[in-house]
Amino acid sequence: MRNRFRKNIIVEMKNMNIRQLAKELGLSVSTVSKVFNKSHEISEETKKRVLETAEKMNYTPNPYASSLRGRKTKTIAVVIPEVADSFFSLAINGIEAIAQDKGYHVLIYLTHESFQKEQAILKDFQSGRVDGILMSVSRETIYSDHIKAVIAKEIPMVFFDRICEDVQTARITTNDFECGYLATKHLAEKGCRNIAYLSISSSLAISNNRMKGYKKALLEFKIPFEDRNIVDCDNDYNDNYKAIKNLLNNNMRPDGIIACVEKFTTPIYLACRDLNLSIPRDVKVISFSNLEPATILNPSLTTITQPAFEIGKAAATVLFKSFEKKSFRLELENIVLPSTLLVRDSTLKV
Amino acid sequence: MRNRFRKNIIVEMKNMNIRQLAKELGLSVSTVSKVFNKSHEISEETKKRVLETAEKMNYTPNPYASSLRGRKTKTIAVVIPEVADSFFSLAINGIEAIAQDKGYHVLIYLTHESFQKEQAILKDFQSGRVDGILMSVSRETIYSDHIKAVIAKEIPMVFFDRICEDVQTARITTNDFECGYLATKHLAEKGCRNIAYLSISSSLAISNNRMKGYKKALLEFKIPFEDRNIVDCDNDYNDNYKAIKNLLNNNMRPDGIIACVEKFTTPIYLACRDLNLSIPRDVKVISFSNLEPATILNPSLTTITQPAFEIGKAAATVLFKSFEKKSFRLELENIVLPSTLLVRDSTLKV
DNA sequence: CTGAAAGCGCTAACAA
DNA sequence: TTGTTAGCGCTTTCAG
Repeated sequence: MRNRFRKNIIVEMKNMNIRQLAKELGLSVSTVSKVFNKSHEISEETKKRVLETAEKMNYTPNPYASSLRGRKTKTIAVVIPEVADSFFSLAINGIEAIAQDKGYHVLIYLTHESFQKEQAILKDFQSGRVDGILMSVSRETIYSDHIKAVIAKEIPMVFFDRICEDVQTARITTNDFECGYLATKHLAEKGCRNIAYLSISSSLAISNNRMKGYKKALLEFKIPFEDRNIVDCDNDYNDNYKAIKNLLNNNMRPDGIIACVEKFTTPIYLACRDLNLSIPRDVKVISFSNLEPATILNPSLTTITQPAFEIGKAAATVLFKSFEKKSFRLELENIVLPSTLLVRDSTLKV
Repeated sequence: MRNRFRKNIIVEMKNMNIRQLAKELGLSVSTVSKVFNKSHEISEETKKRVLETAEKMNYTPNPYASSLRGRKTKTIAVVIPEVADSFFSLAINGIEAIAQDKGYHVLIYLTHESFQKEQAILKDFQSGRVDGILMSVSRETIYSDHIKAVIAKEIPMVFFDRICEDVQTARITTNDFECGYLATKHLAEKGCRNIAYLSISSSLAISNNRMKGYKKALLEFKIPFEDRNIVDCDNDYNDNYKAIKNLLNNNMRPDGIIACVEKFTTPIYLACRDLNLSIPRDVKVISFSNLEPATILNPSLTTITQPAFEIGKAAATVLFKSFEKKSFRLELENIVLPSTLLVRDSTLKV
């Protein structure tokens, strides 16, 4: 205890804390604290003096110490299946824009479409690490106990894009059903009569809603629904490539393909190339995608493009609203931002 | 104080803490704490009992309280210019893989290429929010005081891809000089004699090193260096498009283009289309890029592809090593992971 | 307007 | 093997 003072001097630039700063200023700890919390009970003069000295001594309040007392971490979590996907990376942009503006910090967690990882990640949130959660569930997520447990702890949560249907909380999505319908209708109008749908998961609402729209359009155009035309893809690039090649290397092969997510685009194009099938002459292709280079593909790709950035922003905005008003009812928030059909050459009528 | 007990019972499932759990178990807090810290001085039986009750009562230790005592946050920061770029999103994958494995949490910060934002973000790290930092500097970063301040506080930092030359700390990069050389040589061998280089910043080592390689190859092939062939792009899509169009809409127009980063690809292709220039006949194109669909572009794109995932992994690995060994000398780490030239149709000799 | 002191949830000496 | 206790750095009544 005797040489504590010396030690503090030696490392003062490194381990400054509020007590040291207060001592330096000849003020009490609470006065200094109030300055940093913008309290109105401190004189302008003192405020200025404190801030200047803090700057000089390179002092920044320890956020974890304040969160311990104040019970708010100023941190949110974003849980997504994948980051190397333009939908999710654009959504992160939107989230980060809002978070930075509000002075919040963003923890990122990737499930890689694994339910088990998702569980482990959510489990940790029980600890009070974050004030809220933005989440897009994995393709494997069927049970929701891990999500409900987090909500039971009253940690606000907002789903974006991929929701979990049996959890009642805010949902920011796009008009999946309608887009599935529009995509299919578009292909039908271009002359397709044998349309395949590449699903990312049979349990994901996003994928199923798009498929329901697909079925509705089939009905409308009196195109019979065929089981062989629904391909449940998985999470491995090579498996998907093979499944697609299989679908196309067949005398019943489709004359139109709808890809439910962007990552199927490359394997579709490559499979067509390898099988000597021409897009759009032999097969027309449309993909849900936010890929910027869609327009310079060979041929350019018709897409259903989601407002990814806006979805991220909306999700974050709703979450922050729930922080501001304790009475805010997250489960009543259900925002649907429409996607856009961008017609390009991959669905050209030939 | 009188009704505190009652209150605790009511919300016990929500605000469990170690004290409550200890009371429930008839044990002391320290015993419980030791169980969670895998101390060997606790009997198997007690351990089991504690863990089971914790599970039942939904207790998870508050990480910020432990970090306050233990002075480690189990959190790292990743500071990057942009996430909607396949190099950075793949690097994040690599970082996250290591972090998840080590039980660390990843805070993400985007500078959007703004020096000012970068400063503000780093300033916050003075607070002890993170145990370490992985960083790729913005295109605007010339001064490094904000970075040095963080290092002065002894917060370990590792640069990946975009380093800051006057800061001595670990660097994980790719062989930029060599790749600039290889790209240029490749174009020259395909017959180009008027090669443009699209730079992302005149102050970034990454961009300058690639350019130095470019110059070396020019010299080797006796191609005169022309100022008009260096285009300093900026951060706005439309500006870049215009600059590229300008470069090409000119009787001195280049017969080869090297794009220093992936995001120039789309504007190059579109400018060529708009000017009725054929790739590769009129202009050959090569881009530093990790874009998966490079292979299905029209024409397919020749790329210098960086080991993005491995760079992320290596950066995180080095950072964690410095956590484990206090004596670890970060400034001696200088890992160079080589990129690959992938020849495709955009540089075909015609 | 400023200060004293209790305590946020946890860990780590040190005692028992 | 388990328990007591003093903080980690900060905020927040409450008193002055």
